[in-house]
Amino acid sequence: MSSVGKALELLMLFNDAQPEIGLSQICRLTGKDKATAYRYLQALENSGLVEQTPLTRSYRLGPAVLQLARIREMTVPRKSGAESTLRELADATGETAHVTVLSGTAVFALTSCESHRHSTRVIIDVQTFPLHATASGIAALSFGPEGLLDVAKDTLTVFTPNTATTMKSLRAAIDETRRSGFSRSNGGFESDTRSIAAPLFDQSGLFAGAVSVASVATRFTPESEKMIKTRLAAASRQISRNWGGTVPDELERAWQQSLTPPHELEAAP
Amino acid sequence: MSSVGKALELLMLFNDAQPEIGLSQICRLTGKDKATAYRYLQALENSGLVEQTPLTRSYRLGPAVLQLARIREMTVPRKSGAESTLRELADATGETAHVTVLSGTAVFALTSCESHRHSTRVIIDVQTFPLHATASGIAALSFGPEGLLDVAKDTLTVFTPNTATTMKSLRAAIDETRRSGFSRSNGGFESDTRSIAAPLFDQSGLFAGAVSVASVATRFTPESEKMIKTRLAAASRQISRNWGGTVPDELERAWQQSLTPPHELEAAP
DNA sequence: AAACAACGGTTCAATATATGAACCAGCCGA
DNA sequence: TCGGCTGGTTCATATATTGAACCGTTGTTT
Repeated sequence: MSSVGKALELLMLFNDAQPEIGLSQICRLTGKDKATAYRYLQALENSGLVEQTPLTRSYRLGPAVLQLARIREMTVPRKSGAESTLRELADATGETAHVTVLSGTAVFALTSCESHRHSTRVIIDVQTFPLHATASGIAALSFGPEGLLDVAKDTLTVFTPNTATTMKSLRAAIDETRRSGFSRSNGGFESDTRSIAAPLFDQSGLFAGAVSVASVATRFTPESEKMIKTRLAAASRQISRNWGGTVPDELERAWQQSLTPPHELEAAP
Repeated sequence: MSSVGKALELLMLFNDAQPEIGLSQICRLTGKDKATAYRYLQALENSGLVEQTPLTRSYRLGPAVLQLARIREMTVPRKSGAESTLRELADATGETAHVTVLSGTAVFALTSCESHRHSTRVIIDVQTFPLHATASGIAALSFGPEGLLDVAKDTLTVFTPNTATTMKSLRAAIDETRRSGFSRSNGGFESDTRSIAAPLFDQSGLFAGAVSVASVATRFTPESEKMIKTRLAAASRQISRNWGGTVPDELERAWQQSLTPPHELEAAP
């Protein structure tokens, strides 16, 4: 890996649980040498991406990331284009809702929204969603660019006893997703969590991300599933429109079929 | 410069005017080799800091910057702690107000707010404020850490015919700022612009940034200057409090003196 | 108070890594 | 068809990165 890549790994160490990190701690987390980590941090600090707290001398993200975020938002106002819909989705379903975006071959968390209805909620605090183990990731594999499955093949990490790690089961999940229009993860990433996702499309007409609802497993019933899927389809249409895209007709048909109960199918001509 | 630093320079190329840049354009802007720039962009893309638009193959800031910004805001909610005050300041003065933060030896723009009162406004679209040529920069030199003047000495860029570029004039400006508690720039960075700034302090008790009002020169009168200074002092107190700091007593005294008209001084014992 | 450990930061020889000229392939307009 | 532009790739050269050992400081333990 290039030294640039290694330096950028340091940036990704900062998260909600650990927003300020000392030099030694950074060395421990990355396995890097102290001098190397120090030089990286110097470079990052020179560009304002990190800064040192004057008192503790530990490092935290710097003000430049705010600048960059503002420009990113101006360039691709996807986050703002998804937030209101996501709020409605979380309120309507009573669960935690996520929007992810595909960038290159990785699925990034864009924004999330928790419902206040239940005291138990699903809280997922990651920046990249594994392709093979999350509903959003499987949506990307099912509706995204071709080469994505090869990328997933190389990183079939086991997260829980339920994680599907064979290519056969993964292909089956993709087939089912393409058929029904919804992808799912039954505790394959976080135990006791059931997620359903629908794909999102942008102005290029291609898969751009996914919207998902993560439900606590004990609350998950056939009734809630159908309600969630209905809301997800609506949310997908709305966010895709905000992003300049539309839901493909074939996906609309897939949704319609999988949301129509069998007895109504028989009644139809 | 380290390769990490050079890679991060690429990041800073993206701005409002040019949010998407092609590989060749990046090479032109930086003078770097095509292969080098390409490898840097690959590294930046792998971490999600930039992404490629699928259609034009040009590069833009990626979704990871949003993640980082969220964590930064959570860690140091300075921007949010300054925004409401800045809005009031802009409304009260009828001018454009800025808040800058000192990170290392650079003064970064944190947020700004325009007034809608006049059709002509000062719009400053930079990410770093020069130490020697802006009111915010001179505030940093006057109230910030010791070594800052040495940094400024090395980069006395000329921006307008009014830019003060001698160390003598710069020292005079610093002395006057320490005496009055307000720094100023009379068109030294942008022509026809008069700026006044007051320092900000955070939980460390040290200088943390500045709040400034940029006025169109033709509107600038002794009356408006006094009003602006009064508002600036109030804004500085409020933002410093939001950041966990307080305005030092000696600065309060300096403000009080420079806001008291001479005839009242004579009347006092 | 002395000893100790952990911290951030610095140095310098060894070497792994970045570099860029040249090259390829695809696209567009003339 | 040509020429110029684009994004992307290769490989010998040489430069920038690396990490063990070091220093000074801080705060804790004996």
